[in-house]
Amino acid sequence: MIWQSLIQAISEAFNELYGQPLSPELINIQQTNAQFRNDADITLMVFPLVRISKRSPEQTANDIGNYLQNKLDYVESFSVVKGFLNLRIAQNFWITFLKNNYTDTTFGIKTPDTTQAPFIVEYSSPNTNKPLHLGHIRNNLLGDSISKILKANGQNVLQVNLVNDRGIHICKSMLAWQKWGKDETPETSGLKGDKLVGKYYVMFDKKYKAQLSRILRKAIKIIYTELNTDNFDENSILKKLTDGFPYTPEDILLLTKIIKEELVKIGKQSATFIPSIPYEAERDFMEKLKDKSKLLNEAQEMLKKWETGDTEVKKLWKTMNKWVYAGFDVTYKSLGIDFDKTYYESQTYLLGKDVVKEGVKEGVFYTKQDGSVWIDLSDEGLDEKLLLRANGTSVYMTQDLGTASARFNEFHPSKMIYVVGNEQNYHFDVLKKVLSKMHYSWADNIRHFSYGMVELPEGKMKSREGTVVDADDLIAEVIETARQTTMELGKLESFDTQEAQNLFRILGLGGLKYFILKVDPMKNMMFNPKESIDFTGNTGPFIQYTYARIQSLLRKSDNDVAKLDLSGNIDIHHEERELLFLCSDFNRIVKLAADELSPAQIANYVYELAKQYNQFYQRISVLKEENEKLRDFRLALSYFTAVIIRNSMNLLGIEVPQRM
RNA sequence: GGUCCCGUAGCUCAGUGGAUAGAGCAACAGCCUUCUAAGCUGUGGGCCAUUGGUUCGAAUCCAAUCGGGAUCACCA
Repeated sequence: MIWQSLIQAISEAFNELYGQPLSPELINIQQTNAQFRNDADITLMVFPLVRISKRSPEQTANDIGNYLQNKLDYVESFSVVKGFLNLRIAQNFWITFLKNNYTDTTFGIKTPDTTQAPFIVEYSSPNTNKPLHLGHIRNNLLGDSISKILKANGQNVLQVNLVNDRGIHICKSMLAWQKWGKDETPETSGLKGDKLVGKYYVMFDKKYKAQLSRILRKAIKIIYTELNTDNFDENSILKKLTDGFPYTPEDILLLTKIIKEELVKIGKQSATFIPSIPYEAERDFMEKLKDKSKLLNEAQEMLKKWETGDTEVKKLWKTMNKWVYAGFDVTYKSLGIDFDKTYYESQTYLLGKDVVKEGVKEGVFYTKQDGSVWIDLSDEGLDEKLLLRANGTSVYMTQDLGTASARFNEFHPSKMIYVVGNEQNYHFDVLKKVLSKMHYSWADNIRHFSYGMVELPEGKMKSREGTVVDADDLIAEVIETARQTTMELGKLESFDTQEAQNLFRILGLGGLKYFILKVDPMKNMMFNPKESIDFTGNTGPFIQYTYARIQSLLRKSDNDVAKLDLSGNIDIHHEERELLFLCSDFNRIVKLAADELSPAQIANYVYELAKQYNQFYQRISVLKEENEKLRDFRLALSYFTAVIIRNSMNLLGIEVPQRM
């Protein structure tokens, strides 16, 4: 609020002093650097203005400084250092600011205007074949937090989830369960539903890989045996491998070459030995066998049956998905995440076909001879992209075109924000280009909120290598860490069991959420499960601690916070002035976080605020102050700081404890 | 190879045209008979990947180079 008023005054100053209007973009004001902060609060950069004032930087700064000091009662004094005009704001301004705002418990938070067109924020978007993991946690926290930030800016927000409940992956789980599940259920196994289904997905993958590996090793063995015969020639290998093996002659010759190279490396071996080949080559040759896998064929058969509505398959599908949803609900609940609406791909996956048909009719798309539909985006710097398979079934893009169109028709949103990892940047580029080529006016309203990957010390998370950090495990772990740390500090005397349990949950989750949200969403981040959840320094619990500390202070004072006396003249300390400056900046930060879709802005701000409060708390006593006006002022300042800490943390989806 | 993102202290990260580049962790040294020490204070630690350009001014903008990652499927 002080910013706007200053910008306007500076603009007026220019008009009056130099007879020149000044466009607001040229006015660059910011908080004064720490080294000059004892004498000033706000600094105006005059360098960009000298071209218009036609005076030296020093002269211009002095002119404007004088003008502002005379004109604005809250500009107490000014000083000029080189081309910087440093303004000192009257302490009465700060006291009045506190007086006017400290009882506003929703300070900085607007109420959503539900009459206006909504922002749709889609996030989470899990597959139903696997439990949620650390990557989903970042997604969920970002989606939840930006929804809250947008709401705090008055936006009408609709939070939606799009569950991928159909496709080959869930059929793999279903097939494995049918074959080897022995009617196991969450109840009989004691496993959480999503974990149970995930178990069978992994089992499928193992058996499938083993099957392919067996075929490949058989081929390798035959080649190896041939290589060991005295009069080996390539034709005899080809003859032996043409029947019953899916490899082309080129493949076989390549494989023979690779084996020869390996044999040169390791030397001659016994006759029963079967050589192994490099990992990449093994993967490639197994990939070529894909069509020969009975298991995969069966899974594909199952998918076809699903699509034709086979009752038995549908029944199993419903049962297993139900288990998964029950599992997801537990995870969402413990994370504190929810949605206004959940879409299921099984209900939306056909929607895109009409959009594609329309595009074909309008000549934006074209049909190839085999019947598949494509769009050519080479003039946009992208490739040709498939929109509908030759057999008429949808691909991912088809579905996204359909759901986007359906959502637009249902809600007429002013924006559709997709919280999806940056690995899908290309997909969303294509989606937007396709829609704009079809002249949908709302194509520009689509925003891919692209965020970076979560990396582990060992590298990327890979389910194949078992390096995935499970969401439930992680949540349990951070709560347990919170319990241990709290016990070690011996702070639980006055807590009953349930209160203590709730505190551990608040602290553990606060630590986890803050750790993830404080990082710029766009960047990849490093997550070390053992070291990441700290309780000191720039962490969630540190900020929570500051809040609890203030609550303790307020409990001990006998004053009614609504009736503090903030009239009259008092002298305030440097620490108090700094704190008030930060408080007054909260509105700007909330808006900035929404403009940039960045919870990290809130996180970094609230950390600064908590740190500043602790400096104040450490140096200046509140309850022991004998001057009642000073005491009231400090109580009000403490109370107000706590409100802003709570409001900030809530924007991150983090709770704050009354005691800790 | 094309496109996109990233490179800042030993580690994890802020800062994205403005003054002498900041935090936390880790290390070391202090501060609890005093409102919660999960805190506060101090010390050390940097060719902001490299080179060139734009600018009164560049970690920040542009170009190239070097490193790291993602993506370019009739997968989702």
